[in-house]
Amino acid sequence: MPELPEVEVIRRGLEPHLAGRRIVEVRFGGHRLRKPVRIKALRQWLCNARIETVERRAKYLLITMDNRACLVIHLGMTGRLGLFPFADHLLRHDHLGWKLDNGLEMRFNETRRFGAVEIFPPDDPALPLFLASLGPEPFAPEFSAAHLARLASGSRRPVKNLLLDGRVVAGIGNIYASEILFDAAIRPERPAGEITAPEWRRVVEATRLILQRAIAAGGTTIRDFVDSSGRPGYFKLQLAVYGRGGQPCPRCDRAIEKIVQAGRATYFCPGCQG
DNA sequence: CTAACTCCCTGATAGC
DNA sequence: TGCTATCAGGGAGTTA
Repeated sequence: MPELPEVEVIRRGLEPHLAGRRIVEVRFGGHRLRKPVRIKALRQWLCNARIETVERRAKYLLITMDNRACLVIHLGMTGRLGLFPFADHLLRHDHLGWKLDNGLEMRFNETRRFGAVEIFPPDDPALPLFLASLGPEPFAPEFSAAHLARLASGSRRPVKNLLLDGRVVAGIGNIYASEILFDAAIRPERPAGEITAPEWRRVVEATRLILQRAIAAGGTTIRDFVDSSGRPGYFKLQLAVYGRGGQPCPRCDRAIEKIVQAGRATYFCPGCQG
């Protein structure tokens, strides 16, 4: 579900409520997520520590404590994070809760359990190692046409699959990959190695434009996504091609096509994306 | 090495 | 209505 814009919307919603607060208790429902939850370590490093920053890297939320421990949360496909009065009853698929010193509790709800919750102890060298393994942020200067051209050089891989590779660029998922290539007017099956420099420049511009607009609209809700206050995002109204197979292209009226690439749906306009 | 395939899990929806 | 098959926005591990 959540790609970069959705995680950023969640981050912005949580930050003012979390920064400066102390975690007083960590509740755990017992189900494993993508990996087993290390509840003992979570309690050890989070209980009685104060939250200093709430950041995002790729599709991960990074919550850093005053003891320099770092809580890392990934929302998977159906993950939700929100704040609730501690006394409110728990919902189905609420897996973890972090009770704060103001009576509210941040809760992680994840239907499909593809998400992850990890704790990095203070100064754990595994954290910078993990962060370094991720591709550049789309809004960082390192994400450039030259960067893309270098990683794509000699590759026969379809350009859409390249954009989905988190080592190439962070945070682009299946919805925005289709939207970005539509905006850049590039056919998704094109071999990445054959994309020209001007086309890569369009990809960089389109990536930033689409993600920026999506954040401003509160993210894209197809089915599950809600922000930290439980509200859906409205970027679905601005999607040009994703989920619109057979419907007319908003730019040229030709029927939008749906294909499958590496096991995932891709949408594009055969007219605009020559 | 690259890149596609498979699987983790639940729930919504389509089709019979 | 009720069953089964298919699909879903992520990512890691496996396979070719």
